[in-house]
Amino acid sequence: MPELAEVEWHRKQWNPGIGARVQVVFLHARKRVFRGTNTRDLARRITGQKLLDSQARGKRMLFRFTNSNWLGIHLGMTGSLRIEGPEYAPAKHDHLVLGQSSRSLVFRDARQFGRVQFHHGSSPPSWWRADVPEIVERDFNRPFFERFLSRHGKAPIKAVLLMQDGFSGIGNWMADEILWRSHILPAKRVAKLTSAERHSLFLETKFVARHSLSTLGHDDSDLPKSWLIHERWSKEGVCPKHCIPLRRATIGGRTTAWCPICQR
DNA sequence: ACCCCTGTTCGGCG
DNA sequence: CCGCCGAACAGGGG
Repeated sequence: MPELAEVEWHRKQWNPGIGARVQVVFLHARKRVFRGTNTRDLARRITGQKLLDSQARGKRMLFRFTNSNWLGIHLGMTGSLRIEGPEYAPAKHDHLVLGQSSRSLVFRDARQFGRVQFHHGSSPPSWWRADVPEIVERDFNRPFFERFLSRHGKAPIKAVLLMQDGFSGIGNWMADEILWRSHILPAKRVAKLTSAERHSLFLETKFVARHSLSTLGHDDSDLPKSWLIHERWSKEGVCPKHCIPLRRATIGGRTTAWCPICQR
């Protein structure tokens, strides 16, 4: 599920727990989502602490607790955050449950491409890097964008849009949406893009990110009917503009859909 | 049964 | 050394 705006939606699911104490921590310590994380430390230190606030950066989230405790969460492919009632008994894929007196904060992830990290310290963890600009912020600007593209001239543009170091929070469907709106073939090598194409790509990247953040709920149903996303999964998917079948291929390691008329 | 998958990392190779 | 690409991770759903 999770790209930029969906991540933001999931982050807010835990908001009801802000200001409340975590009374008990359930986790499946040997699960892959905890790779590299000291789960004993996590459970011991988070227990008894209040959730203070949270933030999202690209596809990552950071939850802050009292007494200098931090929880990082990445949703991977199938992760989700939700609220259950107090004393909720974790189901099979509920790898982390923070039990509060009035509710439980649940992290579920069937495929476990997601990740939970823990940090204890007065300042934010080192893995919470701040050096990649958010797409919707001022510092994601033309110079940054051009510099990043120039470093990946040989890669297909689709693959570059998926690189989190440059396009923070962009995932598979957003990349296809951006390329469709920009009239650029996904397989086109970055060095071959014209300056007009790069200009368009920059504007559409901002547009898709902004518009998604302002409208998106937990799935794509709130996005405009005219967007490509509603067509890209079904075999019969057509270009919203030309009503002709979409082309499909694996580019940058991901299934990619595009319109042969819009994009050439 | 078989094939697909909104993500990231790692090893191989050019 | 740089950077691209496919495989691997793990499980559910069509």
